Amino acid sequence: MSDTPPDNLSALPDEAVFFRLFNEIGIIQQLSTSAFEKILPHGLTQAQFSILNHCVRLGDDKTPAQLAEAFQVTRGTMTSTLARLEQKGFIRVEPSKTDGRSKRVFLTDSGRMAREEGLQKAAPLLKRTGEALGRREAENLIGPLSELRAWMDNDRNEEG
Amino acid sequence: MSDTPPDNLSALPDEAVFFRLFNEIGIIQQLSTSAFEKILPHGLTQAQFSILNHCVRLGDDKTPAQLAEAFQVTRGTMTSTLARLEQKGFIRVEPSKTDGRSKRVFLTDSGRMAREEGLQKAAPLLKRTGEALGRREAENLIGPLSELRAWMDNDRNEEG
DNA sequence: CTTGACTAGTTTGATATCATACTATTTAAG
DNA sequence: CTTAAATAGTATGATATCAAACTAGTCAAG
Repeated sequence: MSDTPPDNLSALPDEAVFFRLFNEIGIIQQLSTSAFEKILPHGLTQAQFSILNHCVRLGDDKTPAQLAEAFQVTRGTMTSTLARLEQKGFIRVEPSKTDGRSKRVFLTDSGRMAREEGLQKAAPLLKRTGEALGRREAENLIGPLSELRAWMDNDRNEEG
Repeated sequence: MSDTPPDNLSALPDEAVFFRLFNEIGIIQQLSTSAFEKILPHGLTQAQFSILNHCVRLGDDKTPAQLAEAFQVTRGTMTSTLARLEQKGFIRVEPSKTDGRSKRVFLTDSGRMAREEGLQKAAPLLKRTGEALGRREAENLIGPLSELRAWMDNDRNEEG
């Protein structure tokens, strides 16, 4: 969601500046999702790939609720995306042995390979982006964005 | 879409840094959309409100294709969102008088009021965010983000 | 025990989004 | 003129997302 808005920041009232900030963020998100999904293999969506990636990096044997928490989506959303990953054979979902309500998510070999493949396909895009934006610049952005994210997450829970 | 990833930026390879950047952006977008839609009146979504806002700021009497371009969504997406706005009585969509293929989008009085109301409802959220992040910080983010957005937009068209 | 509150996961219905395929109109090339 | 290419808008089917309602299991308080 963007708007290509006018460009005299200092002149704008506070609300407009933050509106603008969220606009930029919105469209970057849109463009990045779109760019990734064009190159990801096996018709993987960004949501699906992110789950595979998460499980490789931080370990599998997680509950759907834990994954939903990690990605800050509802459990319903996670149910849906996990079903698609399972259908593609990239994860197994088993009932928990210790809690009758709960399930456990495991990567399959196929899932690990798909993630590896996805990383390789994504590399050129990330490389191009890196050359355009610059690593320093990226690092400078991550700090404040991370703070903003944390604040918003907190604000959501307070105001909810 | 986030991941709450580890936190030693300097140690990470380039790909991981950009991955992380897109992760942060993704989740902020998710949180901001969610926060806005909780407070917007008349069940307006962010997409719908953004269109009203755009038409107030930059004028109505636009074609759906122009709006799709401005927001960088497909014409199909715009068709759908305009239909919902029209159903709510916030816009009128009329056939163009000079081009038989084309249509024109106009704000209704009701639409202008809904936008005004939305702005007022959103103000406290933007104010809180402003106090948390700081206007200076926001301005510092907008520059690089805007460049990144422009680059990605261009890259998409080249690689398409 | 039994009951009530909490937690895990699913389902449903809505919206936004994309890609793709389609219709209708306009425009440019011969 | 006629025809081919480009453009505007729509339709369809998929996915992600949310909120809200629902089922089923767990756990703590009596």
